[in-house]
Amino acid sequence: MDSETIKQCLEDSGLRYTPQRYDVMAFLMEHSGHPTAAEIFEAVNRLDPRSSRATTYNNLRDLVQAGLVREVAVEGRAARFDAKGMRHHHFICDHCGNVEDIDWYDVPKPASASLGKRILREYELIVRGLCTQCASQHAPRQARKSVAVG
Amino acid sequence: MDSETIKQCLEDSGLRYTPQRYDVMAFLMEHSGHPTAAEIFEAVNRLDPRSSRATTYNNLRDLVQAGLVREVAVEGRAARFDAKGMRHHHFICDHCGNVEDIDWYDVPKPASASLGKRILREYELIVRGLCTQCASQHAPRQARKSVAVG
DNA sequence: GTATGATCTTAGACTTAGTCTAACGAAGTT
DNA sequence: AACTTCGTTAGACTAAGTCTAAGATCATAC
Repeated sequence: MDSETIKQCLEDSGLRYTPQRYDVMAFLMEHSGHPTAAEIFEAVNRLDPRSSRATTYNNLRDLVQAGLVREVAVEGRAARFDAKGMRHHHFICDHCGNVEDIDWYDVPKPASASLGKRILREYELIVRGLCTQCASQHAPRQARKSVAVG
Repeated sequence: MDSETIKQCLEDSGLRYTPQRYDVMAFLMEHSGHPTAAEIFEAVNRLDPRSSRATTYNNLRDLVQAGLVREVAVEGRAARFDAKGMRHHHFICDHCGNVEDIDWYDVPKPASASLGKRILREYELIVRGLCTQCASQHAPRQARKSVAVG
């Protein structure tokens, strides 16, 4: 993904192109690991220390509002972000809180009767359990209390 | 739902019965509106001012761990809780952040190929859009910038 | 029935995540 | 060049939640 394309994306969404905004967007496109705002802020400033914390948060909000970025809330942890590339569902690890993509597949839409007068915008599946890493550490057989949630 | 049943639930899950814990659980069973921790704390103490903030949070965590209560994270807002009664999906309002139940219906499980070595515990649908209240205020035609997100 | 240890509760300090403010800077417009 | 709008900045602030150390309560053993 080249910088022209990103610039185009931003401008098509009515957002002025700025180096800080570009950096956030570029980082998200290159890192599909659902980083937190703090991680994005750090990473972006490590390469090019020109962005303040507030700007990172502002830009993330702008990008989410413009529909270029998705925010994923995780119970008891900081929100995570990803560039909206291919549509996908999300897997959240009970143990480490990491968010991973699950290949998209169609799920039936809620019946309009159960929606009532609500206006539907989108829906996605949230899958929970243990990620590959945590699953291998947590061999379920030997899970002892004192070890289980270290 | 009588107090004996709640007591039973707690003890079956290895949690000692205490008035504070009971209050939290009872409140959640009577209020299906997905309150936040702060709301639960306030409500419980309004009736019977015997519980501290820390205790409310501790008890919520215990109840979630015991599987009696579900925690729902919402982007940019406080977490919300509900007693795990009938299984259901969740609707989250983009505008006011309220969480509502959507009648349960089966959705196909992710293919084991796309799960890889992850261990699946549960999955649910998150539906987003505008709740009935906000939909009626937000008549899409007249949505002006200064009014839209008041 | 009282000593003991485990569990639970408390108030308030603390941490973390995120927002707000007021001043400054850069880009587009006339 | 002057104006206006939008974006950025540092740091103060807020909200949500956790931690700590001390005390209360319960279960069990004696």
